[in-house]
Amino acid sequence: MKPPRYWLFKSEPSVFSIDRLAKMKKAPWDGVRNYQARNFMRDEIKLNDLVLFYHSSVQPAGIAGLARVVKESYPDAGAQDKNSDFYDPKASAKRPIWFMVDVEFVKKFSRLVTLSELKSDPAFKGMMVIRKGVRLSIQPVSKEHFERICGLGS
DNA sequence: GCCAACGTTGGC
DNA sequence: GCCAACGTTGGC
Repeated sequence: MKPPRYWLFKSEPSVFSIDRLAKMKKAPWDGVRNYQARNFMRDEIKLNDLVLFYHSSVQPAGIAGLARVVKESYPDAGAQDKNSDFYDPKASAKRPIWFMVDVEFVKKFSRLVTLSELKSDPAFKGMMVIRKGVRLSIQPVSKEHFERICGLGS
């Protein structure tokens, strides 16, 4: 088996939070409607990959905990459901367009590792999430950055 | 709530 | 296939 890879998934906690995932234990990561993020989900994200759960659009923003991929990509049903917030009229069973993976709760950090912390620590230089203008909701993370964040969060 | 920076759409 | 207009993201 290939070693697990590392990712950062963004979510607005008012929509979906680490606490919600902790209660649910496992959940589909649905609603991704950006092609670059979709490609990561569909092609790159593999079983047992580890995910930094990032809370965006809150004060302070930051990484709240960890999740693990427990199911590789499959079509995002919401895209084909007129009643879904994520409905896309161009998607169909034949051509689903959008994909999602399932993640399970691993842990909530004992404290939020904030965005400003990441920005002020030279060890995180070059990390996508702190780069200006990068708003991709699914990002690859290096092993080094992943491990350092885990250290800061526990 | 503002707005910069980005992604997508659609007319041509 | 260009690019202006529009919509969205997300930190502040």
